Amino acid sequence: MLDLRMIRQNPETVREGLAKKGEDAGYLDELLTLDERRRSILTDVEKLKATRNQVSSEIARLKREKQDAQSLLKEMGVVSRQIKDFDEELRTVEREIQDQLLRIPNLPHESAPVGTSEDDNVEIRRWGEAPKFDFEPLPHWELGVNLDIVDFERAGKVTGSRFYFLKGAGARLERALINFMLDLHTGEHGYREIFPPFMANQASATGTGQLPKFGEDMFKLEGLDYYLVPTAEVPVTNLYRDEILGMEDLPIYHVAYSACFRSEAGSAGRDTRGMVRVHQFNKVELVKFVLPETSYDELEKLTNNAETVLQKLGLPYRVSEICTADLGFTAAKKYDPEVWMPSYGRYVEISSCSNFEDFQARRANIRFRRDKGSKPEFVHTLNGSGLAIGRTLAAIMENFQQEDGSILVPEVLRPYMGGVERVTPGL
RNA sequence: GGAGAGGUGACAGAGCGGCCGAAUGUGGCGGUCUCGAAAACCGUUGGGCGCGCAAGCGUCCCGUGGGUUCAAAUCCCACCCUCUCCGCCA
Repeated sequence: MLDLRMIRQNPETVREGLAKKGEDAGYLDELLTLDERRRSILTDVEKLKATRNQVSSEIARLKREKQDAQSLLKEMGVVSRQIKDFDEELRTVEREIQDQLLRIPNLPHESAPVGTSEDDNVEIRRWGEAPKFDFEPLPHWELGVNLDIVDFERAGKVTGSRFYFLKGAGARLERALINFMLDLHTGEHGYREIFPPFMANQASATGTGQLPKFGEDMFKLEGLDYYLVPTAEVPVTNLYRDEILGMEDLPIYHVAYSACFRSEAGSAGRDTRGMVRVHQFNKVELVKFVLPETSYDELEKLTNNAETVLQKLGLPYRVSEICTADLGFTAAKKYDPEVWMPSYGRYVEISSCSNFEDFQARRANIRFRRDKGSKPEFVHTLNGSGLAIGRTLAAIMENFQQEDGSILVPEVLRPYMGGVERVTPGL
């Protein structure tokens, strides 16, 4: 959420920022009109309330002294009705303002490359070499089925499309990846592990920006105020909703494993095969709460933390700096580490590292206090996948496949696999 | 799911419909005392919004949202959460 006072003071800056995101900011005029209306009502009604408070204590005094207060009572009846009318209008106006504010995207950071579509994202670095195969490599959905470690067909029967079972060594690899990543981020990168609820309520989903605009992307439980989390970002960021943190608390680094549930509304027909785009996947997520002045350094570090996972696994990747048009609703700045996926013949997003500045903090009301006695300020929040497990597994299968259809297990995972070096049929 | 109790400031804990943004205690901060510390004593100690260059003024906030009233932490309604007992259960 943007600061209404900031919008009021710099409407042009806001307009320009939104334009860079490809957002038609025509609604700003209406918003500013509502804002003026609100402040005008506020002035009037508060004046009336001041009168009411004053006269009410006068009435109290008269009653105490057993004197007649009839005329004042009558007078206040009128004032009271006026207040009620104003308050009602005020409520309506404020609801409308809030509604609009919650639908305005974050402004891009000045360093984000300006662009009009994802084609304008900028590759800023590349690591590792795409493997050269002297045989015909298979896509992971064929490799997995051949080895009997992934089962899409039965998942279709048991649940539906865009789900899969992992079996045997496939299931174990998934678990190994989760543990490896959690151990790496807690052990070497200084994150504290969180195991969050996999459902969150409406206030939380609003805090991180999924609601009100993107409710269609989430699964909602029927008759309950619960959403299946689309990412651990939701529960973990909302850990500190409506709290004021102390300087000694910051920065906070959390790493959380969660299953992620996405309806993938509107993506029918895309990536229909394989494990790349599914309704449920596992992810290890990094979340940071930091001082505003440090958040861009923190973003670089966060991105590096995600890249370290890929490097340790030996997976070739590149990092894209996301352009203004592709930043999405909440981010001011974003880097996407993308893994090489042989079956796609291109790099595929496997993480997404964002600085939201105070956009989420303002929605979720997460603040900190610099010194005793100073005003609370909003923290900056960041997050990034570290990494998406399902896509990592797919990338491992494809990049490390052997001519005989087996898959080499990256060395760092072997301790988590009971020493297994290669996935072969029957494991 | 059934029965009951309760949600007040950083915490603990009072609070007759008007004198309550709220007693008191603890903690925090500043000070006195002390070589220093402890103790004791004194003072101080929330957030949002609006107006204002500022000092400041006003207003709202006692789980949340409505309502009654000239006036609500205090009365009414709905919802949420916590605790105890019973039932069920991984």
